[in-house]
Amino acid sequence: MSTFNTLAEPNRRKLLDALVDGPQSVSALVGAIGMSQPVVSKHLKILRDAGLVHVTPDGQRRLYSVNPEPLSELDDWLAKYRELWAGRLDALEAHLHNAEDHQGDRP
Amino acid sequence: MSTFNTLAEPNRRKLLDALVDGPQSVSALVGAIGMSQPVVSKHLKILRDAGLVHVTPDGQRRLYSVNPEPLSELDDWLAKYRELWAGRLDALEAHLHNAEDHQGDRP
DNA sequence: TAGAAATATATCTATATGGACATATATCTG
DNA sequence: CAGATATATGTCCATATAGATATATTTCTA
Repeated sequence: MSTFNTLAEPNRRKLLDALVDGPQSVSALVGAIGMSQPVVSKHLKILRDAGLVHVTPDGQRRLYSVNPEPLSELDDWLAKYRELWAGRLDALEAHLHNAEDHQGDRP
Repeated sequence: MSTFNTLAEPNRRKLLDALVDGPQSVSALVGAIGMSQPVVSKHLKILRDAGLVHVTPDGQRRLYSVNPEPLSELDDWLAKYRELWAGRLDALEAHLHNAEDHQGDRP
């Protein structure tokens, strides 16, 4: 799973985080992240190749958005280990319910 | 989160996978993974430093086991993105229920 | 059509890291 | 205590990659 490799870079995770609330142009991302435009474009290419983002041309801009598919696969990978910290599937669901009011609680 | 960095290496994920069903000695892991002992020990050290495994001395052996705490944090990180592919929290719970009979179904 | 604006790409360098190999350390057994 | 066994560590090399810088490409606008 190259998803891990791609997400290993902190700035790429920042880029994803900046996209979680909706599509953004490259220059918006440059402003949000505080890196040079070429570096941002380079990271965006890597995110693209990993299928983690999706591009929509909009005139001379490119609107990037999160493509959640690889993240879903990451979630599936995690499934193997969930019972190790949640004990039971039920406990996980309880945890998810608590996540509705976003508190940093650990069972 | 250095967890991503640590898990970016495929052989380290193999090591974790080999530990999911219970503790294993280094030599058992060497046999399971098919890498040289020094390389396995090196990867185990990285997994240890990332807090992903735990060691219990057992005579001249070391028994390694998964420490799920960082994986739980990874799960929390994923939470931000879940609704992007699950749409609703309820949909996620349904997915988890389906995971009880381990099928590779995607909604 | 000639810039200007937005984005992508190419090149270079420094650094991080995986694996091979040699060796050190610790523990067990005769 | 002397080997044998299990594991860890150190060194070296090849490779991957992040960022800086320069430049190319595309699209908009006067």
